[in-house]
Amino acid sequence: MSKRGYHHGNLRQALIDAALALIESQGPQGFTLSDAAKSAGVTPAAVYRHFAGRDDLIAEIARQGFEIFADLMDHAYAGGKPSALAAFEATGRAYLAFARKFPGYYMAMFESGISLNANPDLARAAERSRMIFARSAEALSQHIPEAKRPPASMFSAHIWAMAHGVVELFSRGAPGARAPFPPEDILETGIGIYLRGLGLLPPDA
Amino acid sequence: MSKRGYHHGNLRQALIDAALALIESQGPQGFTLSDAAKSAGVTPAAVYRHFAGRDDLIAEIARQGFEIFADLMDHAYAGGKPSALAAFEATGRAYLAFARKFPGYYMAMFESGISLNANPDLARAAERSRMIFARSAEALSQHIPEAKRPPASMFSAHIWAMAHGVVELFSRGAPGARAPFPPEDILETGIGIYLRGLGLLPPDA
DNA sequence: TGTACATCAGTGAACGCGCGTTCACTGATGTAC
DNA sequence: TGTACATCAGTGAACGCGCGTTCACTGATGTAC
Repeated sequence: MSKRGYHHGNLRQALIDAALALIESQGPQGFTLSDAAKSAGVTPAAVYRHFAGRDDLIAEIARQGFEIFADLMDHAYAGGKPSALAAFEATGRAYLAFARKFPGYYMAMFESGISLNANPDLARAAERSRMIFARSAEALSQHIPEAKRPPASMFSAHIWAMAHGVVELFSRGAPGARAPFPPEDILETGIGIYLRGLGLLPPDA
Repeated sequence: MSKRGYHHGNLRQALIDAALALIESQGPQGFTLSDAAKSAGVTPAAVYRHFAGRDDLIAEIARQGFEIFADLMDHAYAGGKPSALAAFEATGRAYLAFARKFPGYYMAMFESGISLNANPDLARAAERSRMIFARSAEALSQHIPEAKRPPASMFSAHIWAMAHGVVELFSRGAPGARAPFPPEDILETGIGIYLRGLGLLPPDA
């Protein structure tokens, strides 16, 4: 991030990092191109050497976010070891860990109002995250007696929804501000109860 | 809404309605005071006869939203009849129905970035919604064997999170855009599985 | 019933601001000879 | 090793725009006598 005089060296990533910090502290709407440029030690016009404009910068941030997100969940999933159940729960925890550790990315991805089809790279990265999450749900759903097995996509939709809801409502300044419990606990117990409802956890856990 | 010449008649509510329509179509960020004024057939300055400013207008919209939201859930709850379970499920459905029917209100309440403590009236209305939701969860949780009963606030946090997550992810243009199922179904089955996990529904339903 | 007057909702012009974006430019870098 | 030159990342000034907000005002309304 050290300036090397006239030429910056790695302005592209420096702008992304600056924007990320701004989004974290001001929300995705409070973020401005000019601020990001200034905080990277550069003129607003310089941004246009690296991005088509404001939206393109946000899209690139979201794309990076989805890549990290996918990597994190993939790593947590660990190929389904030691069991589909453990791997699934780890994936869920990874979801929340990501939202916590990288709030700027999370906001760019889910709260910036950007279209996930803004550009093909972003769409691809988002799709990859979705696939990794779905795969984890699918592997687990194999353990449900076929008769009472919901479609895997329904299954993953439930968990994604609960995870996202927990982040939005209890990991932020929003309604549940004075959250009754740590978000991690809310999500963990919520998923636990849900899995019990599917017969994937013993009823008396 | 008909103009009566110089004096509008009920500009205050007309502004709210106009803002609501704008928020619905452009999102809570795309909404501007000037547009709302124009679409109510009035000069931007006129807004200041009725609201302290832009944020105050949004706060009032959110407040009205929470009142309607609370009323709707309260009505669906119907005093816990015919059973705590049925009443609870009705409350959950009312949540989604509200988000669907009044997207402008929902956005003002949960996506505008406004603080729920912006003013006391808003805080009170939001708190009322929370209470009604919590009460419904609490009544139901009485039916859970005490040993495996989670705190009622945890319980309602789970359901609120899932409902909110479903709205944000599957009722909008966001990630799950091409939602695999109608949001209503996702929420309904999700809550069903969750309640089964609590032993509130028979395991083979 | 008619007139005088206080009230106050809305006007219209103006403001300062900061935004995203453009443009012709300049100075640093690295490569060819 | 030194010089000439092409490349291109960043500058700085300017733009048009629309925003939220303010201000002195005006014209409609309703009430007192």
